[in-house]
Amino acid sequence: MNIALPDWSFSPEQAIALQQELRSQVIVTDQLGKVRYVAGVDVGFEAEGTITRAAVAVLDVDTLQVIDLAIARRPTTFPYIPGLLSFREIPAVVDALEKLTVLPDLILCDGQGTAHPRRFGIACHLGLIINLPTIGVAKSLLVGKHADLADEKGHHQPLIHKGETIGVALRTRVGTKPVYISPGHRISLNTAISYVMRCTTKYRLPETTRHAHKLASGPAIDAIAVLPIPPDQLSLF
DNA sequence: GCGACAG
DNA sequence: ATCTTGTCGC
Repeated sequence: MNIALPDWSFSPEQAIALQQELRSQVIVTDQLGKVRYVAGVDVGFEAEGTITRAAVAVLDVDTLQVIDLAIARRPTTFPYIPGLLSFREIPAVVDALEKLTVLPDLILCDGQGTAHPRRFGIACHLGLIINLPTIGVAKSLLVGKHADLADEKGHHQPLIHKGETIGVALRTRVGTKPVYISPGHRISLNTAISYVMRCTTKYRLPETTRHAHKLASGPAIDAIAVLPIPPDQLSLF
């Protein structure tokens, strides 16, 4: 995967303008092939926020076993501004994706997809840049509201904003707060919910996200421990 | 003008 | 996000 990021020196005003310009390119219908590998991406910060650390974990969608991992660091250049998260995190995320040996067929992002004031959360932005299906999986609400949901795993309620369904509040585990799911790119809301449930076992967050989170926020390891040999490369050994 | 506000 | 002690529950 060879991604060429455009100049990334945006002012908040320019960032908002770019979101308005790119939002029409987001595809919220299923345009994905057979999904064999699903990835989770997450970002953490070091040195008082001056360094951004992105991590990606690629899992086999059937066994949920880790197939590949990657980490990337780069200086933080954009502040945290609600609604403009992608401008702060995407450069490091793309760096991490470039290091992967096994590319995913679908990516679960930490943050919103279309459940965003301008319908262009980080999952949408990343999906457009790398042209891969993405889903937004957020731990808290940015915009919109929803009815109370039953305390039963898998139950969900539509997330409404300005009369529009922008995602869902999904109970991935009994007794915990729901997670907020919305399409990022090249996937429908229903299919997104299905894949999030498929990647979720006994915890609130999907396994993909959990693995990525450990790498993004855990000890600052530089080398990754031995991994199982990817099926794609078995023949090479 | 006053709150709300992904990570 | 990050910092950071104790506490509740399986």
